[in-house]
Order: sequence, then structure tokens, then C-alpha cells
Amino acid sequence: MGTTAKALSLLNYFTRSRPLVGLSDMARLSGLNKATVYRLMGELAEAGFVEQVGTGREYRLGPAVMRLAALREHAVPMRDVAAEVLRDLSDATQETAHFSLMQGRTLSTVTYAYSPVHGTRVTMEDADVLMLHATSSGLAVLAYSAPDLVGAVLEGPLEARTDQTITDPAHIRRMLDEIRRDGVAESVSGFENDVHSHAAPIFDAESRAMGAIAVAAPTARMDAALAARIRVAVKAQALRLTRMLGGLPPPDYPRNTPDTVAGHAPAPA
Amino acid sequence: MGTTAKALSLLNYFTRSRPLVGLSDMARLSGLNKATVYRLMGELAEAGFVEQVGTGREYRLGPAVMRLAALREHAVPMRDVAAEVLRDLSDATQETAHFSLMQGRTLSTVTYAYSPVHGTRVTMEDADVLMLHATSSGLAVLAYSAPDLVGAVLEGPLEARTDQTITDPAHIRRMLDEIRRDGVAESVSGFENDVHSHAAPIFDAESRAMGAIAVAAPTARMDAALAARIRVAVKAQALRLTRMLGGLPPPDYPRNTPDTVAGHAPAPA
DNA sequence: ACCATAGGTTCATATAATGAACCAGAAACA
DNA sequence: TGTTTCTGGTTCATTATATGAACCTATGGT
Repeated sequence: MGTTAKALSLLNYFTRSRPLVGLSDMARLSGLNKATVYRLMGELAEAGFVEQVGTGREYRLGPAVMRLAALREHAVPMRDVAAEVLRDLSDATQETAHFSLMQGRTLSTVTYAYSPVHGTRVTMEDADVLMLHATSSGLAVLAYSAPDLVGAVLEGPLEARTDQTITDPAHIRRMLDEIRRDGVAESVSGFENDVHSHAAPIFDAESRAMGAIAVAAPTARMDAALAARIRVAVKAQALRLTRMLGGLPPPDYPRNTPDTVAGHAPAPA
Repeated sequence: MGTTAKALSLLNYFTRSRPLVGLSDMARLSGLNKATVYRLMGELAEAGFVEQVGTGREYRLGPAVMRLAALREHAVPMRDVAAEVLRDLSDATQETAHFSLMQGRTLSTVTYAYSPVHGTRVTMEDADVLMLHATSSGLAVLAYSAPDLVGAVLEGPLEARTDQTITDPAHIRRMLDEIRRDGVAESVSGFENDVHSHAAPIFDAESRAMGAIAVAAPTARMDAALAARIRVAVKAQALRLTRMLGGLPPPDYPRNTPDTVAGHAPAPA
């Protein structure tokens, strides 16, 4: 591991629950020598990536990251990133792919992509609002949401959009357990008749589910083979999108595709 | 300069107008050997600070900065605090207010607020870099900076952004004296034509000028009455923001609004 | 007074960074 | 079409840089 990689890896020891890290702590966490950490942190501090503060001269993340983040957001807006991922996802599955973000307590569609292969397809509208209990995207988010949000949703009136919408809170809780095991949510005609969809959550930098991407197909076309392909693809692309947006899946999120990060001359996903 | 510092300095060649940088360009810009840049960029890429994209395999800022920025923001909600102050400042003056922070030897904009009152207004961009000698914010910071920084800035080439930019070091030094007397800096079309701005420094816990807030108005609208209102407001809000961020103005900072509250609860430092 | 911990510093050693030269491929140009 | 001149990427002997055990000083706890 190069010196620079070591220095940058130190930044990963700052978390939401541990915003301040002292020199000795950092040495312990990283397994590096204290003197090494001291010098690396010094260089990071000079560049504004960390700063020292407080009585114990502890370190925290510095202002430079804010500036870079502003530039990154300008260079790579979230919608464009998502659009690229959805393009690949709909190409891979030959079905409609869409991306939705939590806004308050509702999930609203940001962008989507159609596959030109089939004459029939599930169609979407911008800013569609998805019900949390009745869509695969909603369930994917719920499965990784704080218990109080889940409770609030399941206690509230659960509207049945179709005669196949699942409205039994106990049943939904069992589904959430299943989703946490697989990493993929599923909904069969729960929101619109004759639509079968699979979704996987998108996580933010604090590993909170901030949204989901989903693949929606006509039930008539769904079979075991297609479902299997979709499940793999939607999960892989969700992880990719999470990474591209600077998010981090929670440690317990199931990964069946260990994305071995090769050097920087890399395989296009 | 350490290897890590070199690697991190490469990130500064990404700007709003140059979001993509190729390997050779980066080597030219930084003055480093191409092979060196190649390896450093490789390490940065592995850590997610940059990523390669496009036909020319050019680099751009990576998702990692978004993640770190979210953590920084969580640890130091400076942006939120500043946003509130700027809101009040722009309401009080009915003009554009902005907040910039020193990063190394440059001043970069963190956040800003517009007033909805007038149809015309000065507009800002996130991560705008302000020249120290040619903006009111820069002058406000310089006036309270260490002599060696002032010397370094005034010795260096002083770019004239407009035909009204003041580039005479002696003249600037006289202005700095004036700023120290008033506590407020002023710039008339020094950075952008037809923009008249007033600024006051923000101090950190060690009473060093870490940034500034400013009010920028179209020159057409500026008159004695507006200028007087702005000077009072920007200074008061700068003191308030300094306090909210845990900073402390130096003892010689002029205060014309003595907020000596004769209560029995002592002012929080 | 004592021990354990902290941040910070030193210097001989070893490891990692460096850069000139070199590929191979893609445009630009004639 | 061949030639030039870019590009990103690679090699390897040389050199400079990073490293870590030990040390220093201060502080908080017992």
C-alpha cells in the first residue's frame, strides 16, 4: 500500500458516531505507527482534509472536503449519475428501470429508463409518488429504515391500490425480514395491476436508505429466469449507484457479488 | 513536500470550469513527472477521490468526497449555521449575502443567500474562489491575517480582474489599515464589474481570521444610506456568526454596537 | 508519588517514490 | 498513405522519502 493510500484510508475512520479521533486512537484503529499517523495527519491537515480542534487536539474532517464535494456535485449531478445506472439496468433486464428518493415520508420518482426491446412496457411519470408499503422500492427503503418510521407507516392506514396489495402489518414485517436477508424487495401487482417489480435500496453516506432503484416488468413476462436476472442486476446496480453517490451500504447488507476493486484501469461494469 | 501532500494537491486542479483533467494535463499543471502523476492518481482513484471516465480516460472528482462532506457537515454544521446568519443578513440589507472560508491561501465560498426583494441581484456559485486582494471578503481576512501571509500575497502577482481592481501593494496596505479601524472591508468592482461589496471577517477560536461574510449589491443601487445599513449589518452578523461557530474576535476588533447585556447570565464565550 | 495515557519528536534504517526512456494507440496532417 | 505528435500507460535503476522503536513532556487518575 502506497503512502498516499494509507493517508487517505485514515479518513475512513471518521464516522457519524465518531466525528473526532485523537492521534493514538487513529494509530490503534489503523494499525499504523503513531509517528506515521502523526505525519500523515499533518499532511492531511495542511491540505485542509482534517483539522485539529478541542482540548485533546483531536482531529476531525476539514473544510477541504466541502469544497471538493461542491465541485463534484457540479461535475456529476445526481440525476445524471442515476440516469446512467438506470440505462445499464434497463439494458441488462430489457425492462423499465426507475430511481426514487425519499422526501419526507414519501418516495418520489426522480428518473427512469425504458428498454426498447419489448413492445409492451411499464411506463413511468416524473415525480410519481410511490406508496411505501405497496411498492418494491418502498419496501426496500422500509427494510433499512429506522424502526419508528416503519412503525409509523405500518400503523397508519394502508391503502389497497389493487386487490393484491398487501395491507397486513404482520405480513409486511415478515417481508421486510426477507428483504434484509436478500437485499432485494419484490412486489407483485401491489401498486398497479399486472406489474411485477424488484427493487434494491440506495444508501447515503450515513448508511441510511435514501431511496431505491427498481425494475418493473409486466407480470405476463415475468418468469423464474427473468426474476433471477433482475434480482442480480438490480442489486449490483444499486450498490454501484450507492457508491457513485458517495454512499455506503450498511455492514449487514448482503453482497453476493464481491466487487473486487481492481486497480484504476478497470473493468467497465 | 511529502508524497501525500503532492497527491492531495492534484485535487486542486479540478475546478468548476475544468471538471475533467487528463493525465498529461495534470502532469503539466502540477509540474510533476507523468509517471508520478499516474501513480498518485491511481491511489486517489482507489480511494474514490477521483474516477476515470470518458474516451480519453480523463479523471474527475470521485464519490468519496461526497461521503466525507456529509460526515463533515454532520460533525460541523457550519453551513447550516452560516446559512441562517446569511438569511438574516440578506433580509436586513435586501441584497446578496455570502460566506467564504480560507483554505490554504485561497478564499472559497461556502454558502450564500439571495434577497427576493429586487429583480436584479448579484449571483454566486458554490465553491467560487475569491482573490484576496480584489474582493471585500479577501481584504477583510487579510486585514486580520499574519504579516507573512499579507506579505506573500502582496508580493505575488496581483491579477487585475477588472479595470478597477487595485493592484498597488502600498495602496492595499493603506486599505488594510482602514479596515482594521472600521472592522469592515469594501470593494467597488474589484472582482466583478458593477458589484459593490462590504465584508467583515469571521474569527476562529484562536482569534485568527478564518473567513468572511459579505454583502454584494449592484453598484447602481449603492448609495450612502444603503452602504451605512450594510456596514452595520454585516459587522453585527459577522460577530454573531463568529460567536456561533465558537470563535472569538481579537481584543482590538472595533465594536460600535456594544451588546453589553447587563444580565446575570454571563455571555457564552 | 506513582502509573498510564496523551500528543509530539528523533534518527538510523528500509521501503517506497521518482523520472528518463520507452511502448502502443489515436488523431492530425500532408 | 505514411509521418508527426499527441495521448495514456509501463519499466527499472537511482534516490529520496517514509518508517518505527525509543524517547520526551504534560496531564489526569489513584
